[in-house]
Amino acid sequence: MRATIKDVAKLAGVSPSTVTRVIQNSSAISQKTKDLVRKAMADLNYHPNLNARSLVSSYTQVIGLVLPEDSDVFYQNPFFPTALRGISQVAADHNYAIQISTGKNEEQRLEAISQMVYGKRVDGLIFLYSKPDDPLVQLAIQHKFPFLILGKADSPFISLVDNDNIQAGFEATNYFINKGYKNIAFVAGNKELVVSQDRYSGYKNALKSHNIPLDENKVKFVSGFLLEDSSYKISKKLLKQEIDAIVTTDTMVAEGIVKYLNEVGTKLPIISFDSVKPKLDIEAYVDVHAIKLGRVAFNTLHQIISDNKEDKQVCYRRVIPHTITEL
Amino acid sequence: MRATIKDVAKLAGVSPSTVTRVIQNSSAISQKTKDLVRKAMADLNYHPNLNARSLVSSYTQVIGLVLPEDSDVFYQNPFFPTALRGISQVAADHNYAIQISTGKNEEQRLEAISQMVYGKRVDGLIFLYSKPDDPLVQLAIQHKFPFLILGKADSPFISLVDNDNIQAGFEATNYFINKGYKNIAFVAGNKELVVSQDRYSGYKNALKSHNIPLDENKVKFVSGFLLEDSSYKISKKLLKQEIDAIVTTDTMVAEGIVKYLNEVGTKLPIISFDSVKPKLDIEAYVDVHAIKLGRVAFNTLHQIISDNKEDKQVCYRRVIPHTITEL
DNA sequence: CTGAAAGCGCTTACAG
DNA sequence: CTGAAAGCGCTTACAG
Repeated sequence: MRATIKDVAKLAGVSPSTVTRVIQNSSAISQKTKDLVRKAMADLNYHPNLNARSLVSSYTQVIGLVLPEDSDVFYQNPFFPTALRGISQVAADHNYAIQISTGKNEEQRLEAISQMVYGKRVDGLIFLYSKPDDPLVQLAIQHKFPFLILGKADSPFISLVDNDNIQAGFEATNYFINKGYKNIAFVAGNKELVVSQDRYSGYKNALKSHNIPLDENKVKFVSGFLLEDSSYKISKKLLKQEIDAIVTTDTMVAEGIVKYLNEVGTKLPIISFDSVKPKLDIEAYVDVHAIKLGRVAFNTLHQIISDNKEDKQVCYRRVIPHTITEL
Repeated sequence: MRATIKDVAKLAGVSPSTVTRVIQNSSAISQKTKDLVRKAMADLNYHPNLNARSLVSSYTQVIGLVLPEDSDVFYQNPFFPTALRGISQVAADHNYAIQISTGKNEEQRLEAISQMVYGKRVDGLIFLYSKPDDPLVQLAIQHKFPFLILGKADSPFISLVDNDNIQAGFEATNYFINKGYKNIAFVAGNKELVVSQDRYSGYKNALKSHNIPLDENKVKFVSGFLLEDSSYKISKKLLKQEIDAIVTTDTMVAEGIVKYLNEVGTKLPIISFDSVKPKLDIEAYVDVHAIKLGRVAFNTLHQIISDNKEDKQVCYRRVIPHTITEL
């Protein structure tokens, strides 16, 4: 049988409450007692039952990661594993575990989050996506449950960690303008996503600031399960125009275009956004620093959890700088 | 305050034990009582405290995923997110949550797993990697804790779910032999990995069965943090020989070779192994069906957990078929 | 500096 | 078909 706190107490000749205090490294306990208890714990290979602890102390040392609906787009994008890696690195340092949401459809996902929140299985949530009026976010808000969004939020009172995508779109476009290109196309992913819109705003700002007129025929938004295929398809139409360079918001989008260009035997300077160095023959990419996003996300959530204990309601908004890397 | 089982009991006019039985949908309870209790639960928005439940019933409805040491290679390979997706799909159907191990080094990782196992936070573990004499696997074995390896295991008494990599290497090589190629090179990742060895065995078998002599100069193993770079580097040496086609064990390995070939302006038929359609201009790939691997892994672990409750010790070994897809 | 008591929110025999 | 009692393994005031 596994040793319990009582066994440790008995072996050390103290009370269970004293053992708890030793585990908490309470300053009220004498060094002598601490040594005694620690020896007993080691001898018995004692490990506390975390369910019992969570039941009474109502903290879990676990955070929940909320993923979007099961889809190729999300799982094949290196953003997810890279951000996870960042979160996981810092979580480990703080002795936190990570639980991830499961669920194929919204119903299952809501159920999974409910269990985490109501079931007291996690201390806080990080949403790895953002969509307007998400019922899962609503749940967290209603219950004043600590959470944060890795990305954009609709309400200004939601904590988040994100890149400055407007600025990034601006710089990506300037990268080409400064090289003397004038006919710069812009191809983004799903138009509904705030991230596409923001990068598009940056693109427009850049043109404006250099007095280059916006030509909407050079702007495309693609969507669908396989972004490569969608962007491949629009390439033909797009490239009927005179184009010197292309700003894309995503390596998957860039992929489709490159594929088309290769087939027709042309080459054009392309810049894309990514979390890892793209395995694609393009000119440059905007590194969104997903590891850093993940690390800061954990630290911020950790802060929110502490604040929440003290009934403080602070809204954090952290911007992670991007960098443009030439390939 | 959140409603507890007592609140539900009071509102429904029954005892807490009856509420428990209704939740368990026990056949001993009358339909009338069930309806009554369910109404009370709904009215109070009751959700059980899972820590309390786990404390007394000693099951958690959570499984743990054990990741290897934090490294680019693992997180950038689409195998991880794809297998996770499979696991998560089935887990959701069974109302299981997923906890993933954190930790940058072996010490932290061992600590994280200890907390899962000793702390009673999960019912079983899936290892998403396999390495000889892994101390984390040892821990699970010693405590007779339900677990399984997604990949190869050293001991014959460990349950696992895997592809038949020898057969896959055999077929990949035959794919080229059947096209009439004789000078077929083989480039694998880390030589220490069982998966590299197995696919190599398959390669040798295929040559042998067609009476093609094995030329060890045409066989390379690469390793390092960035497999693309390593394989890129060995390409020059490899291609000094007469080579008709190349079998690689990994898209990352294939990438480096393709990069070299592009630079020198050559093209060669290449086959690789992957979990998703490679975004690379190669001839074909062996799809290891990582989603299926994940799905079967969860189901098998689920079975092991049940067996364990009944003190059954069964060792499962499931093979997931691969397929060769031309691009 | 330490201990005895109460309790967290459930479930599990036991009893009827 | 249902309830009262005991207990899972901790921690938290309270008391000294």
